[in-house]
Formats: sequence, C-alpha cells, structure tokens
Amino acid sequence: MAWSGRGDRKDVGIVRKKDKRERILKAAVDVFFEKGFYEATVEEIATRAGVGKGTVYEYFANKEQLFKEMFQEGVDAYLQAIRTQLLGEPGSAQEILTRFAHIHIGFVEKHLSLAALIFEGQRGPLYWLRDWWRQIKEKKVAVIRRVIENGVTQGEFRPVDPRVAAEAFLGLLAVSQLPLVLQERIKPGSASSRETLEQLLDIFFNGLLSK
Amino acid sequence: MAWSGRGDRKDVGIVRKKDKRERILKAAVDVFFEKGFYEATVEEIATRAGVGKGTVYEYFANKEQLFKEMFQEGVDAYLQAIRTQLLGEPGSAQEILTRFAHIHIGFVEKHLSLAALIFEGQRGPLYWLRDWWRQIKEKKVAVIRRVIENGVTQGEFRPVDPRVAAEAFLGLLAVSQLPLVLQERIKPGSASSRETLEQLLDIFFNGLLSK
Amino acid sequence: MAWSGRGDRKDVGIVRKKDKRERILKAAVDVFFEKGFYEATVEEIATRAGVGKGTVYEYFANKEQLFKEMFQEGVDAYLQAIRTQLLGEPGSAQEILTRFAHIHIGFVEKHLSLAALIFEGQRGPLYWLRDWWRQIKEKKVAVIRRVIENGVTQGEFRPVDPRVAAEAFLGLLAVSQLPLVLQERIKPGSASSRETLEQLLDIFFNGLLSK
Amino acid sequence: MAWSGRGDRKDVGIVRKKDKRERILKAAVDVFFEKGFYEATVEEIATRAGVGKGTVYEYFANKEQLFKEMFQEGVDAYLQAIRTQLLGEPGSAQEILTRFAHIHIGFVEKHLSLAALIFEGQRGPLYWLRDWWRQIKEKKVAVIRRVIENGVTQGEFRPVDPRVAAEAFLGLLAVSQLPLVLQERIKPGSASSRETLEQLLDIFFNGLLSK
DNA sequence: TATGAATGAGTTTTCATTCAT
DNA sequence: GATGAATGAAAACTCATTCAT
Repeated sequence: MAWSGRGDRKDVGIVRKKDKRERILKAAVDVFFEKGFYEATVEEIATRAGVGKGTVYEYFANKEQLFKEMFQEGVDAYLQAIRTQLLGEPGSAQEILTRFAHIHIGFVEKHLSLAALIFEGQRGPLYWLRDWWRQIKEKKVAVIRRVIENGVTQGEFRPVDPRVAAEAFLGLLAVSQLPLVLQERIKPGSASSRETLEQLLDIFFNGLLSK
Repeated sequence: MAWSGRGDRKDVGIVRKKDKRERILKAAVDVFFEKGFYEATVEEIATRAGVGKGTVYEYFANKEQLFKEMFQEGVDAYLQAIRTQLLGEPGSAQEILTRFAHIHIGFVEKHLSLAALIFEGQRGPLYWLRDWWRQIKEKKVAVIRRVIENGVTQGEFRPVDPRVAAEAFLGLLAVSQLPLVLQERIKPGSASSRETLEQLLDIFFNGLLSK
Repeated sequence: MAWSGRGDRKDVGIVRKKDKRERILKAAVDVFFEKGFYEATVEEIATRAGVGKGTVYEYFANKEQLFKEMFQEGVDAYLQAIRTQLLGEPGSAQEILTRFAHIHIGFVEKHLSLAALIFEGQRGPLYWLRDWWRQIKEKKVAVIRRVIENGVTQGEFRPVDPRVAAEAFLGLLAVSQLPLVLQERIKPGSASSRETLEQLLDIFFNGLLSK
Repeated sequence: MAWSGRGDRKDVGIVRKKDKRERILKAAVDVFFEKGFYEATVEEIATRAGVGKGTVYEYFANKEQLFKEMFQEGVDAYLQAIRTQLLGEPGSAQEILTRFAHIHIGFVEKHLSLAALIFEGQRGPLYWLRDWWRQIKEKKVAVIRRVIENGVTQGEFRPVDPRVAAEAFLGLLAVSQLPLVLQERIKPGSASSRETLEQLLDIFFNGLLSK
C-alpha cells in the first residue's frame, strides 16, 4: 500500500506497471495537500504521477473518488500503524497513551502531506468530509477513552470524564502536530514537535494523575 | 459592523442603502459556511443578500476579497470581544484564563458559522488562509502566553513553557468548540460545550497549578 | 415564435435582447440538421447564433434540453399550422386530405431543416426520440383516421381499415418530402415535390389498377 | 456471412478463429441498434462479441468503418435475398410486387435490428449515411419501377409515373415495417405487420375510391 | 448606484485508437 | 494474432467577472 512506508519500485528502471495506481495516489496526496481539493486539477495530478490524464480515470471513477480513496487509504494506514505498534507490551495507562502519542506523531512526521489532509481536515467537498472526519475522530476517541477509563478504574488517574479527557488528549496531539502541518519552518530557537509533545503530555498527565 | 451582535433593524421598508455591504457580508458568512469557499457561488450570496450579482462587485473586488474581508471582520470582532471583555477586573491567572475561555466560547456560540470559518480553518484557498491562520493563532497565543507567564512568575502555576501551555490551552478550547462547529446535534445524554469546557479547564488547571 | 414564418427583428440595427433565444434556436435547427445531434457542438451553435457559449446555457439547461425544446417548438408550430389552416371550410374527405397534404408539404418546404429533424426522425439520442416520434405520429394518424372514417361512412371511400389507410396516407406524404429532406438537388428533368405529391395522391385516391 | 440466415454453429467449444469477424459484426448490429452509432462504444461491442477491444481493430479500421461494413453487408444480404427469391417464377406485375413485399417484410422480421439500421436510417454520421441511403433507395426504386413500367405497358396498371408509383410502393412497405422497427409491442387487438401489409397492398393495388 | 445578461477561460470526463506484451 | 492498459483530443458545462443600461 502506498503509505506503508517502504520504498517503491526496486527491481527495474522502467516503472512497474502496477505501480500506476500507487503513483497516482502519491501524486494526489502531494497536489491535494499543496492546493486543496478544488484548486488541484486532475491534469496536474496525472502529470506529476507521470501518466496521461485518461489513466487517472482508469483507476478512479472521478476526482472525488480519487480523493476519497486517497483519504481512506491514508486513514487505513494510520489505523494500521496504531494497531500494530500500540498492541505490543501493555503497561500503565500513561505509558500506553504516551506510546500512542509517539506513534501518532511519528506517522505525522513520516507522511506529512497525507497526515495534514487527514487530520487537519476540511479540504474536500465539505459535506462528505465532515461526516468522515467525525467518524474517524470517534474511532480514535473510543480507543483513547478505554485506556483512560482503565486508568481511572485502576486509580491511576483522577476521576474524570473519560470521553472529555480522551478528546483533550487528542486536542493536545493536534496542537503538537500543527506546526508540522502548517509547514512552519522550525525556527531556530523553538522546540521541535517532539519536545513540545513531551511538555504537552507533561501538563496533561499532571492534570490527570491522581496524587 | 456585521458581527457586532445587535439585531438588524430594517425600519424603512426600503433597505437602508449602506446596509448593502452588511447584508452581503452576512449572506457570505452563511453561504461560505454551508458550502465552503469553492462550492459557494457569488450568485447565491447575492440572492441571499437580496441584491443583484453585480452589486457584490460594487463592494468587493472579487469573490476572494469578499471572503477575506468577511474573515477579517470576523477576526476583528473576535479580538474586539476579547479586548473589551477580558480587560475588566483582573484576578489570578487562572481566573483570567477562565474568563477568556468563556468569552471565547460565548463568541463561538453567538456567531457559529462565522466562528467555524475562522477557527476551524481550511475552507478558503489554502495558500493565503494558512498564513492568516498562523497570524491569528500567534496573536491569541501571545495574549495567553503572557497570562501564563505571570502565573508562573507568581508561583500560581508550575514552571512550564508558557508558549506550550498557551497552545495547549487554545487546543483545549478548540476541542470544546468542535462539536458546535461540526454541527453535531448535542445528543441527549452528552455534556454541553460549556460543561465540557469546564472539565477541560479542570484537567488543564490541575495539570498546571502548583500544589 | 421562431418558426412562425415571419421575419425577425425589425426595429433596430442592434439585435434585440430577447431575440437571443430565437437566434439560438434557429442556429440549433441548422446545426442539428447539418450534423445531427452528436456531431453538433454547442460551441458551433453558439457561434452561428452569434452569442457566446455560455449564453446558450442561460437559455437552455443543456444540449439535450436545447434539442428537445427546438424539437417541441417545431412540432407545436407544425400542429398549429395544421390546426389553423385545416379547420376552415370542410368539404369531402378527399378534399380535406388533399388540403392536409398541401399544408404539410407547405410546412416542409418552408421549414426544411426543421421539418427534416421532426419528420425524418432518429437524430437525437434514440431512447427519448423514439417515444416522441411515436406520439407525434399517433396524433397525426388520429386526425387523418377520423377523416377517412367519415369518408368510409359516407360511402366516399371503399370500406378499408381507417387506421391503416391513415398510415398509408402519411407514408405517401413522407415519400414526397423525402427528396427535400435528403437535400437532393432537384434534377432538371425530375418532378417537383408538389407534382410528385399530386401523383401520389392520385394513386392513393384513385387506385392503381385499371378496372 | 453474418446475415445469411443460417444458425451459428459453435461446435468446437473454442470459437472458430475466423468467426471473430462475424461475431463482431453481429455484436455491432445489436449495439448499434440499441444505442445508435454515437452512444455505442467499441468497448461494448467488443465485450458482447467476446473479444478484446483491440481485436476489433484487427478486423476493422475504425468504428466508422465497422459501421459501414456492417451496413454494407446488411444491404448486400438484403439485395441477395431479393435477387434469389424474386427472380424465380415470373407472374403479373401485381404478383411480382406482392412477392417483393413479402420478401422484404420477411427480411425485416428476420433481421430486425439490422433492418432497422438499414431502413430506418439516420443513425450513423449523417453525412455519409445520407448518400448511402439515397443509393440504396435508388436501387430498390429502379427494380420496382421496371416492374411497374411493365405493368403499365401491359395495361395491367393505369398509366402512372412508374417512378412515383415505385416510391409510393416502397413508402407503404416502410409504413408496414415501422411498428417492428420502432419496437412497438403489437397490442392485442391490433393487426400484425403482415396483415397491415396486406391491407396496404390492397389499397395500393385496388385504389381507395369506390367507383 | 444597481443590475443581471452575456461571456469564455478553465475543468472534468469520455472514449476511439494505439501499441507493447 | 489477440489483448487491454495507456493516452489525449475533444466536448459539455460552470461560474467569476464585466459592462451596457
């Protein structure tokens, strides 16, 4: 899959035939990220993918479908990353959440444009994106929430509303990824995303942990 | 100004001439919010404002400019609201931030569509919105940051990086306004934005306050 | 109406604004006739009408609708011509049918392209034309049929199936108009449509076999 | 040849190699009939013929050529049918024409789609079809005309213009085939094509007016 | 000043045709 | 020969913007 992280064609110099779909998706991520759904043209995506305009329509029914599939595959890759990496060694709630945060930020760093499209939201036709967006958020919230519930039950955390805490947690993650996503040049003195993340988590856990 | 909060008087039957600009801006907020920048048409905005299509171009150079001015006036109204309401009685850092949060959420509740456009971001052409977005955020961060710095100095807060804490604070505000902005029907059992906000602030301050 | 037969704009040199629709319809008749529905381009129709491409879409929802409206107005004009001219003085069945034939051929001569599109059929997307086509034929058949029924009742005609005879009559009309419609140059020696028509009617009315 | 009327043997399981051309032509008849020239796609024809898209181009230079050859072969088959069946026993002019009519209608019934494409006309690109159309008509007219000329000479028929009478005859044939071609469901009470044909011929041969 | 009819640049999308396998 | 993936020319259609009234 396009966002699996491994490199692409290895064998031949001539690009492998079945790459096409991948190449188009990759180009789509770039162009949609740079221009947004509406300013992106199918033609540019095709050109960047190194294929003819018509070829795009061999693989995707239309521009909207291309966007959706790109989006969906991105989300799948993200969820996959979470699933495979999170479900290793258990640990305390705090440890799990910390791990989650790092996986998340790792994904963002690796697939910057894609992540921006997925997490920053609101770039495709709004009506359908809004719903998708909600759904994905709900999924993430559900996961985090369960962890926090456990933490509360175990006495590790103060007795807070797990859903609210979960949303707070994700909100803080969003804060830490924002500079990346907004393509801010990391200014010399400023902290990196990861440092910022640490501090955010520090505040969060300090607020959550029972003393 | 369109977002001043007062109702619209339409005493004379014939609409007051200088209303036109206001009416167009108001219609623009609605339509841009509902459809997004690209799906919105100048024609619909004009129709909703009750003016001719050409008239829009009497007051705004073009669609983009209309969006920008709408945006800018919204931001100004927001900053104005903050300025006038925040700078009354002082109080502890926590009190000031709490007050800020309530002013903010109050503005969001009152000017829902507008607020969504301003805070949710990403609905206009990205290239220029991204920059604007950053700027506004920076302004807000600067204000909050100073308050937190004071809190830290005064020993009210733990010694945290004021900028990070400020961003965390704004991130949590964003979380609490998200349901409004995403137009989620407040489900029966679920907490209102304001209740959620209280809990978020509780976690935040608990994390921040020195014990 | 476009096919009413009278000339157009009379007053000013600058083409009257409301002509536009007429001009487009007229151009549509020409182009659709020359090229058929599919080979005709909206652009060419616009150009021939002396308007911009977009203007066509101000008056007609799309190419198909343009075709349909053109078609419908043509049919209406035809039926109108029949109605107003046929319903004068009565006469024998033969006289009425003869009059009908002349009105018909008169319409064809006058609005050649349009008539070709209407009567020759089968030039638009088939699925909807086929139905329309049938309907119009049915209307015409119904009129002729009643006349023939009378003729049979009065003993003027042999006892034939009126519907079949009606269709035969229309079939012969079609034959006589075919050369016009196929744009055959009337070759020097050959008979004109009207002469041919007379002979066809002669055969039809008097029969072929000598007794 | 595809329209020879014999059934299609498909003995070997693997389709006989040289069938391909036949299969494509047969599929072309179906699709062109159902959709018309422009709405038909080469891909659908290929699929229905059970061959690859590229294969069509092995046998036919292009879509237009495919249509033309299909058309031409259909016409040839028709003329062949006329030639072989008409030129048996002679008989009176009326007998010959009657025989002709039955052969014609028989062909139409047997090769409905094909006949519709040939006789109903106007489905391919008009410019070339118009000419073809004329040519075929001329051929048919020439044949009929000669028969009628004989009939007139022999005193069997009234002294009419043989060409006009020939066209009238063909016009009536067209009328009788129209319901088939327009795919009208023969409604319960209504006469079949053949019955209608008999009545048309009756009118044609015997005349309408009682003497 | 206000208007909306007119416009065409710019996009999406289709599909006949090619050609490497 | 047979195939179907790849292609781009061509066409429909939209809509921001202009400008005559």
